[in-house]
Amino acid sequence: MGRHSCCYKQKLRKGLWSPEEDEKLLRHITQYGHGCWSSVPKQAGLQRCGKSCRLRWINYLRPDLKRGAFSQEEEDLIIEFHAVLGNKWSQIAAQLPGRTDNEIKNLWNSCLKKKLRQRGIDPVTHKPLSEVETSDERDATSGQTQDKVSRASVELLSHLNPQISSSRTARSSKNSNLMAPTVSKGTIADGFVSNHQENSMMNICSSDFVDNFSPQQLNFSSSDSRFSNLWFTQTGKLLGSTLFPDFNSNVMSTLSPPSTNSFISTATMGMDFKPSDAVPSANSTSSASTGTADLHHGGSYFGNSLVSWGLLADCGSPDKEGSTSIHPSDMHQPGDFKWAAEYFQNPLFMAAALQNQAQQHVSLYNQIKPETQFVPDNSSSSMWDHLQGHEFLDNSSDTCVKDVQRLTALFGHI
DNA sequence: AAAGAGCACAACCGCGACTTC
DNA sequence: TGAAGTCGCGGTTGTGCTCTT
Repeated sequence: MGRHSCCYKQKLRKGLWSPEEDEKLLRHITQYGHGCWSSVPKQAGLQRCGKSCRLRWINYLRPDLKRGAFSQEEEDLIIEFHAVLGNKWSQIAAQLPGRTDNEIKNLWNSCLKKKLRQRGIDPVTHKPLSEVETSDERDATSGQTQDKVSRASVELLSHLNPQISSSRTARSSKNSNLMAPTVSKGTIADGFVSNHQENSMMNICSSDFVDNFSPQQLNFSSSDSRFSNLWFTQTGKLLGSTLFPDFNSNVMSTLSPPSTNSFISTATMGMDFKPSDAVPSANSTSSASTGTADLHHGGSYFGNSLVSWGLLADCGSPDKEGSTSIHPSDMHQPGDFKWAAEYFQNPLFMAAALQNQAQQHVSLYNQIKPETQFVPDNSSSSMWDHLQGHEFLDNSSDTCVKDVQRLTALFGHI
């Protein structure tokens, strides 16, 4: 394997792209989509390898790319995400619409690392430099201090969502829809969710609520797009829905007090931050201290990691760009799920991604692939609109059962 | 004014994972 | 089942601009 075979071929241009090449590539992809990257240069009349074309498109030509300098809020977010994800640039980039992994990586290496050091923070561990130096002395023999925290964090996150365990694995989602339902198969719960934690989830879900949901009843599978957005515990209890943020925020927030020992329930409570509570407007990002929740997990992985739920919630401001809806029944093909899967691969941030960024991506998706517009299905739009409305789920736990039954009916309807 | 150091950014490289045949 | 092809990630290098001496 290794190096792409096309790279060995002669007569392929390398180096900077000319405006003519850019135009050719842009025109080709706008018209036909990229399809198989290795065939793009030939079809577009370019003397480049497919990899080069792909990179140029992703890092420079994509129409949704933001231009210009990073804002202070973006920089803060990158630092916070880096503390959790480490050098997983593509995952960090997925949380910052319009920014590429390459761009973020360059910013980090050229600027943010320095800024952190100036603030007395080690850019690798995100701990105070003095503390790191001390631990380095202790750990001098192993040489394993580097990236320990971030790797541990990723490992923890990988338990939450198997897609994060390997970005390679996550990429396989292009043919397998969202992987969330694998939770029910024990992937997340295995060895991670303690009885206490699962009890917390049981608290989250009232007994009636749980009783009304079993995997058998729902008969969901990862190949069934209608149910691929529901999150379940190992025993089939419903944790939430990535397609219905209101379902998460309303159901979850009303049923469980925060559990200081349960990462999942803490994270879930994070969803309880509503944009309207945390920030004054959709576009003005709150300060990093607004609505922060210390994701402390037994004094280990997240001891030093502050994730600003206020910021995340801000990203999740609903209806920021109108009322475009994605109808689940419109998402027939695995490819249709690709963008969404990449967005929702991180359960910590999926709520934020859902409420706002997904809508941006619908717009983008429609720009790029106008032939496959997401158009609300008229036949069920009233149900869908109703679902989107806050009246669909009220804040009473007693009505959750009814809400779930209505949700079930809706799925059946769809 | 010129040289070179520093910097930011774009692009390339090597690799692992996955898919296809 | 394994080789070949493909994709995409993270690390590294190249290039051009700006600043400093």
